[in-house]
Amino acid sequence: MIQQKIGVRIKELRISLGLSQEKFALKIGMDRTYFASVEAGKRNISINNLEKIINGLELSFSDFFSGMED
Amino acid sequence: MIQQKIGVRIKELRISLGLSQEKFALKIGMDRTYFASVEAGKRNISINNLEKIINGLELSFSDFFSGMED
DNA sequence: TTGTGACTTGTAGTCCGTG
DNA sequence: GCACGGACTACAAGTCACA
Repeated sequence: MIQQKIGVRIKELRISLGLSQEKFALKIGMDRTYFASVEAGKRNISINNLEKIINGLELSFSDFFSGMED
Repeated sequence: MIQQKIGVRIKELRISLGLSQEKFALKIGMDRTYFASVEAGKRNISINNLEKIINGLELSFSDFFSGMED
């Protein structure tokens, strides 16, 4: 399931930035509990919200997905 | 807006496969009119539906986004 | 063959908490 | 700092008639 792989990828990148879920969610203007469920792979996120996250991780879509484990 | 860039990218790839919107939508099990609106960049598509489309285009997420114009 | 407006239903997404 | 839940509201999913 793609949403789970995305969650894993987001988590590893957020941690590498040294930010908590809460701080990161705040930074990108997203609800803390919703962001947590995305990271847990439980949400079928929309592309606009995924863009918010990827921007917050300071990556391009291409880089985000090219580094994703399959 | 990311959804518009995605629509453009999908359209160019679908055409390169030589398929109509209808045939492609049928192939991936998606409603034709819904697919048309995604191609037109009018829908904030979810990651699971985008996955269906990208699979139908026979590409990886990475390749899909690496070829996207910005 | 494709574009679009209108509509209903399911779930994305928000906000309040808890251990 | 994180996982989880309840109760909401907003919006994506999915379908149709018609151009």
